[in-house]
Amino acid sequence: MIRVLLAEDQAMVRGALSALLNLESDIEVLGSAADGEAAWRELQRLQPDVLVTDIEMPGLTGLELAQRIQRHELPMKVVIVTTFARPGFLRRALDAGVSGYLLKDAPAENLAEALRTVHRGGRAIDPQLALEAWSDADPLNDRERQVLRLAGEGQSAGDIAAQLNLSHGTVRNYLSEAIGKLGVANRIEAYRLARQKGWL
Amino acid sequence: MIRVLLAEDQAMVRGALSALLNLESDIEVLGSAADGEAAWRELQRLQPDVLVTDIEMPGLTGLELAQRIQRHELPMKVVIVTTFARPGFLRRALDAGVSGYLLKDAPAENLAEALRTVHRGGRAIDPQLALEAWSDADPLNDRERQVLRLAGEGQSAGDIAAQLNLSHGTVRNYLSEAIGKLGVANRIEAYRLARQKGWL
DNA sequence: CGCCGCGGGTGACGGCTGTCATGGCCGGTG
DNA sequence: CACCGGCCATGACAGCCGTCACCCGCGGCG
Repeated sequence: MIRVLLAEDQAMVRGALSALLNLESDIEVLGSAADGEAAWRELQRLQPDVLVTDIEMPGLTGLELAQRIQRHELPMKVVIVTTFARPGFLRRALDAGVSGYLLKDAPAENLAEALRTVHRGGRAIDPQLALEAWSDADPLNDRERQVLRLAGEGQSAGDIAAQLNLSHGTVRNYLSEAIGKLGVANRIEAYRLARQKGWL
Repeated sequence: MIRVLLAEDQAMVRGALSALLNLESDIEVLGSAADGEAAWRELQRLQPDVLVTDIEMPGLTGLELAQRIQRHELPMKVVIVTTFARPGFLRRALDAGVSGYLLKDAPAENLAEALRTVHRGGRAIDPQLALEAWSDADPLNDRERQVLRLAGEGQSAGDIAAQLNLSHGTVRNYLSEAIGKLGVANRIEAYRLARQKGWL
């Protein structure tokens, strides 16, 4: 029997996935959580074999949750189930020691199968995403990421400078470098590209 | 027996919702489709009582699908199930004659209950969203929407002008008006706000 | 008819952006 | 020690952005 905890913020999807997994005779859904912090509490209480988690959740993300499990050396596997086919996300997930990374685009049957594979000690990584993950690395450094994130919210160089205690010229230099590294024409495109790649 | 067709692009969610609905003894899932065009074909073949559809799908969106059903006066109810709590979306959905509009944030049990309500001839609209929908209307006109959409992709006034056969000054005027109407500081914030409200 | 409102355009102004060259200040490393 | 590379700053310049006042042409409408 594979004992599973489910973390997913959208209640309807959470309920539906739970129904789906409970159809399998060798899988038992112990419980579910609507955000990262709740999942962290439930996980210690229920001691599941496998945690199935989304990435984008309020408070603590699925990636941060996986990191925390790794740091505390808790004896359970983690499987990420997400909408986002972003190489950067998979990369961070693998760094956090997860055993599975599936896309919600994948057929529903894959999920139960992936849980069995992982429970046996194997890995279940979306194959085409695995290729991309190591192909192009994040070229941005911390400052560039930081500045780009704020620029993407519509803030001007001056606003950003004030927030980070930098000069407004320096902020523009960082933005210029990020734009150059990403090979795009302006901050908006740079933000979109970096976001899509999972680098923010 | 309520005969249902399911349209949802994410395979895993589609399978999970299908499993969820099939647990109900008075509901039968006739089939499912991964995009709007496929749903349109299946819907004519299977003649379901209710179509349950997502909004964001490749090709034809759920909103466009609902409009098409309305135009052809097909004898079926439509229930939208979506991630997006955007007043503008609900508004357009109601204009397209849908009977239900649920958020994926809502508890899973709501879905079956909503289907029963709708099948009985009632409406199932997310209550707090219904309030917002009529509170603030979209202040943008067609041109402003068009220009803002392109600006949000990182295109310059010149690029946009070329695409729409306008002068580059006119594009800037439209952007300026949109920024003013939305009460924000620049095109990036204008785009984000309009998008969040469901006006794009 | 005159008069509006609306879609589109022009030109000018100040401020912001993106680029580049240059320089100072560390903290390694040979 | 000298040297380099990362980090931060400055200043200059061209070009783009956001705003405003004003213009034209056209369809409706009293």
